[in-house]
Amino acid sequence: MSIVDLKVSLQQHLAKTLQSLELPAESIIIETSRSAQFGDLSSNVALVLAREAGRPPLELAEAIREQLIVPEDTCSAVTVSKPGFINFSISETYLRNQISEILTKGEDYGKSEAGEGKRALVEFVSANPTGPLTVGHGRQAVLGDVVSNILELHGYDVTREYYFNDAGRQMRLLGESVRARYLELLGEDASVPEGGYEGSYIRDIAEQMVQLHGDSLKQQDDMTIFKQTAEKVIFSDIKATLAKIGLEFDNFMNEKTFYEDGTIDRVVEGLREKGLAYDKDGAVWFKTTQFGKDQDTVLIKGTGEPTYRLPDIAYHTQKVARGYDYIIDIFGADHKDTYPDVLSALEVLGYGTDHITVLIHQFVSLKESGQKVKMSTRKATFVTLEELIDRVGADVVRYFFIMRNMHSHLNFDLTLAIKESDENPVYYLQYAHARICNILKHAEETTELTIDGANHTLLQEPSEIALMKDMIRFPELTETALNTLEPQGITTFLYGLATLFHRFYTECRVVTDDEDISKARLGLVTSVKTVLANGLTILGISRPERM
RNA sequence: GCCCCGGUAGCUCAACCGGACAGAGCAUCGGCCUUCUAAGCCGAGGGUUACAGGUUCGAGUCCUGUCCGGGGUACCA
Repeated sequence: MSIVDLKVSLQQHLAKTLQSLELPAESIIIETSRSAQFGDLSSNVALVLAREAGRPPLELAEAIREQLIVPEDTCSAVTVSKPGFINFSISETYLRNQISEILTKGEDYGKSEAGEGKRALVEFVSANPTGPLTVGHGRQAVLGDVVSNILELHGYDVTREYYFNDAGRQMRLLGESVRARYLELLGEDASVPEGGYEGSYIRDIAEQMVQLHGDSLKQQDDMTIFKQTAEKVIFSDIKATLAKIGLEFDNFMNEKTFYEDGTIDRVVEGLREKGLAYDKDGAVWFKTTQFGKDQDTVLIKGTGEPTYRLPDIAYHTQKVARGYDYIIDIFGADHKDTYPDVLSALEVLGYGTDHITVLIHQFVSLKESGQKVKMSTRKATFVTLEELIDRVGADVVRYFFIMRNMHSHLNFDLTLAIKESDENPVYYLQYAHARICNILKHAEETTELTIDGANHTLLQEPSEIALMKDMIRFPELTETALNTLEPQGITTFLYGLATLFHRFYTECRVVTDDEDISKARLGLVTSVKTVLANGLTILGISRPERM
């Protein structure tokens, strides 16, 4: 029985007791105790129900405790404390069984079948191919990948999807910028257009084109070749960067598809039929005021060119039509105001949106030596993700981005990140894993000991008990991660587990002359290694066997 | 102006549907390597959780207002 099941079981026992006391048994909360003096698990039911019961919380808690029957193989003691908490102590039998359970399950420990047979789509990064990925994109890349890992852990069949737009104004500007550099290289008088792209990579692309085509494109006024070459080069660069942090997309969806297959037209027609799209001032508008917005929104500009919102809607109708059980969109804070329009349109057009979850993360603000830098792809004032990975390594980058809450702004000081990469917390986790591997190696090389038939009752030291009590929380954390889609809890947990391991390591020697204790500790240490490894796998961070 | 997210130790961040004394790392100071890895361990100092009210047994967490930072409010993406 995992800790999750144990809590459910305690809830049920509490519910029975409450019923016998003629009290409502809904919403009973069992939480992990903050401090050992309050047992391992605790419930606040008595505090919550005191008013209704017309009795002081402490007295009610005591009454509940007297009536409560808990299975002895899981709970060794039930106590009542201060304001009226009911505290449960986990039995040693239960802890011991958990070690065996972890060892048996191995890499399956922490998994569930919540998403078995279900398909999920996670859309993220989705940066247009106008320049290299920046540190800002890195946050979303890592977040999306870890969210996908969490879904996979619970049995979902996950598709990682990258959506890009190569038909709009930005891509046209990109083409023009490349053409300008191309002409420049040929000694012509040309300059990057207003609002165009100024990064040095544009010149690199232009150089490639000179090598490939010579001056044969000099008279070329059609931007297509410049645009297409730029897109190709930049995309291969983007994919290479993503590969460096261990991220591979299953699908790249192109906006163009939705023009070609008529989805765009169908969306506009559909909205017109519902009376939610209309013509004004030469443009086509979406009546977003119907959904509580201050203003209506333009779908197709006077120039005949759609705004990005229209293909976005079209893309999402197609996403829903593909029949996924769970759709997750990950956007930066700049989309906060636009995705509700997409969802409104979907509903109007008869597509369900209940299975769509939108995760919005705040931006990364970049600092260099304490100075704030405004990131802009166009102005080329950005630090590329690739540069960062090359400087500090993929594991540090991944950890750096997921140890923070996605709703908080992330202050990223590049100078500091490079300087501090040597003491990055990720090494602390990996070091715990490597240390365990080393112990196991040592045991294998110098003894005949195995973990078979180990007697885990011998694990009595406080640092051993603390370690066991902490590691068994893992399944609960992976479950929470699935519900919240926030990877951070796993990061925090792993850090705490590593701390308890390091403490254990300094206090207890694993391989000693006492074979029984050695076997028991080898079992303990192996189970800790399993939990650390499983957690790091979710985060996409490597699990070094030596450091 | 209006809408959304945030404000926690000097710095970067935690804190499980509201719970018990707000925790780590870095930085500062002091200890610990003849024994499986010192990328480690132990200890000290450091806080009116931006501010003011409110809700209740209990608020960093929920509500209202103010201040500060970021984002949105484009026929830009």
